[in-house]
Amino acid sequence: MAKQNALTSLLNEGEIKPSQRRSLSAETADKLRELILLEKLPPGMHIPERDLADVLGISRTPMREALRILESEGLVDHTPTRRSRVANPSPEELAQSMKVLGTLEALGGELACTHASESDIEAISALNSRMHEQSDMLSSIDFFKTDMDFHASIIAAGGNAALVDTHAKYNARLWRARFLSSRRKLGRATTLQQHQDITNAIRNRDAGAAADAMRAHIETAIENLFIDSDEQESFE
Amino acid sequence: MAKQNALTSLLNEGEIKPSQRRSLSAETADKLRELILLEKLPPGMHIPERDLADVLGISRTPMREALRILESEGLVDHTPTRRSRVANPSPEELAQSMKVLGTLEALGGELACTHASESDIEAISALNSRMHEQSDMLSSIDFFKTDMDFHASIIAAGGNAALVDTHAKYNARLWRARFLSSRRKLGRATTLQQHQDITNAIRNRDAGAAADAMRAHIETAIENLFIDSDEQESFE
DNA sequence: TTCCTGAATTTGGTATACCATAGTTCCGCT
DNA sequence: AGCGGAACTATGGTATACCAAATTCAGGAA
Repeated sequence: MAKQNALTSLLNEGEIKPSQRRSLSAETADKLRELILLEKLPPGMHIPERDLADVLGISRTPMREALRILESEGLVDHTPTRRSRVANPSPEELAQSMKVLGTLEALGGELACTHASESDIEAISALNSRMHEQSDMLSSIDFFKTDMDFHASIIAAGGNAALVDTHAKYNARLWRARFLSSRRKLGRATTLQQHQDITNAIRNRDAGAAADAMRAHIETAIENLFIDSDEQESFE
Repeated sequence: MAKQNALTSLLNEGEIKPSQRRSLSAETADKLRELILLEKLPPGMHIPERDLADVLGISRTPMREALRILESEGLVDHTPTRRSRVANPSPEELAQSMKVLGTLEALGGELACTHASESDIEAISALNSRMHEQSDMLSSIDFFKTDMDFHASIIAAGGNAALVDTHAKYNARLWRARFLSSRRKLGRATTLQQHQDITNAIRNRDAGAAADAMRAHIETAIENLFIDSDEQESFE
């Protein structure tokens, strides 16, 4: 197929770095993830791999692999008869995942205290400061992204590859729910205070305090989750 | 709505078998997992998917999917150029995964205290008793399997699907290392005592104690891991 | 109309073919 | 003999074809 040639050369032209070549599957997983988070693919929707592959101009093989990736992240699940669909977790299920995420983050905070370099801590602190200073200016999405970066940088500072990996998966799974929760600005002051507590604990390298602060922070997020789900109307 | 009647009765009739049809990919993943754990596929070995698929008499497609599954479990990884190989984690990496596992199990113990049914607790208790009574009789592998069942039943009793899932993956990843550690019988008495502590805490539904006991248990396992890795010789 | 039945269609699972790049071998030049 | 590079091979990524199970749909009997 001539299309393949064109695509390949396009990729080669666009990317100066051949060593960084990404596969169509990964590319597609990214696209699908975005489509799901933006609700272009709404929760519960069936995903016929053939059709969706056609729409994206790829074959079923990479589409299947992409679906596998999203499935491992919990963004896609399948019926008993294997038909894929966009995950539509109940608030209870989300809370369960959040519970695990909270545990993972508590460990991350703990590890960060013993393992983080000074510059790691500076980076964490900088993200914390940014959120405080720009709380009023940043759009929902930017505020939220900074929030996510803050958490991720703490986990990364722990230096535990397995934790980083698993944390990233839970983050992907919960991204949308947390974003919806965040945009309502419920207790943004509380959020900022908790971030400050976390930052302080890590600065002091007080592992116990950091773990507790992380846990408490996610616990609050779980509560907000349920508050939101009651009044799910006022949508953009 | 009334239309459902016929469908329901059909389902009830066919209920004999909940459609246990497994895919070749899953089947293959199981086979590979066993081959890896038995070291028929030794750590670090390259896995050319074509060749291995031929050996097993299947095509590359399900083989690739199986490799993806094992990769998500951490039993397989790949070189920068995408060649699959059997994972060969360093003791440090194993310890990192164990650290996460310990955190997950601590959460599991906690959840079990609040969520387990009485019969869940009986099942856990029974496995604990079995290990105590048959400690001297059971072969390494049987003792170990009971050990794994004990842990899994606690996690399951927590009723958190996400936790069960993630725990299972970490278990798969660490199965071999833990088995090697277990077979050396280092501090089997300690193991049994810790299991007893865990069981007691859950019986008393003391969440904090259960979490601590689980964490301590895995902490011990991490230590044994390092002891083992020093004298890795007496094999098979 | 309601419900069953079976044909037509959809859909996921598997096999196979082809391509591009990574990895190897080996030859010719210095 | 040592080195560089040109063929050659191995290997993973992608596309396509085919099949069996699942789902849908239409027609007919009660």
